[in-house]
Amino acid sequence: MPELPEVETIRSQLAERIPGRTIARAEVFDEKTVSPLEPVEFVEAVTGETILAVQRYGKYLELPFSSGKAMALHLRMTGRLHWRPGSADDGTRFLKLEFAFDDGSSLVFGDMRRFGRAWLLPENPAARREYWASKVGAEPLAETFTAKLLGKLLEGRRGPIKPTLLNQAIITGLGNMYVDEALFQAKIHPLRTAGSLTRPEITALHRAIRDRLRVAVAQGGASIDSYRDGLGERGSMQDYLKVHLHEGEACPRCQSVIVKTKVAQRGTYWCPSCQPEP
DNA sequence: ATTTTCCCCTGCCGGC
DNA sequence: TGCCGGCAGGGGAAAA
Repeated sequence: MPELPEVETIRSQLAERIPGRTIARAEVFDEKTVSPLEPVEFVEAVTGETILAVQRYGKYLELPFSSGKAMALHLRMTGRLHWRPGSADDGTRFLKLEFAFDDGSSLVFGDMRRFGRAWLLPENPAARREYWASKVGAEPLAETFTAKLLGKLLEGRRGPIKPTLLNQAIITGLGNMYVDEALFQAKIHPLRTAGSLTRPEITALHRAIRDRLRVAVAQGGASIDSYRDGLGERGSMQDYLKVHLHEGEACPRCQSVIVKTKVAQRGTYWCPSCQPEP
């Protein structure tokens, strides 16, 4: 499932390739992908636009156009966004959108489960900033994301730490997989009350979140399911996961058996020895 | 205000 | 072998 490292991998690959290109032709193959806009409205809005950059806000992508307009995309569970040097007709499954550039290359958006979306953003810069501010919280890889800030964000929160970390309005970009990995590395049980973490625990969690995300970006994301990068290739972070999907296996730190439970309706992997019950 | 539940969607997997 | 229920989890709306 695409989380911050997966979306960042796609962003950086696309950022090297599509800025400066103009959308000569756009096609919508599934109207749900651009809902509530009508496909014809969406196509009309993006056709002829030149892409300025590829930006990421949490798990969202923004493609600002030189006209001042901008498009946003979210892959949700199974979405894929691939750049192709030639025509898109190369067997991409579950094709939802196609953007054909004026130089013959193309950007295709595929999604097996129809959760992914593309939509248009406010043209006014202030309104657009306001829009993103309402969607996403602190960026965990930003320089401004310090242990002190993390402590402040968790302060007074009565919910368990895992769903708190999954709340995109607080910290943006973490999903089920990297929360499990970060909590394991920081030796914190997923059901600990968020506001109850001690100062050393907050420091450890801050370090763990950034470390796991950085390693995952360096590995090009985790292809545990349908994820592929911006060029259609697999990532390798799945080989470096320590607890996620490792139920019944030995903890790499203490050899205890990794367990899987349900926390906030999410499958949760943790080490009962390294991450003691609250 | 914050936290929890439900929903969407379809490939996959285990059980019978 | 084949059918089928349950699972997976992103975000957002709705409910608590």
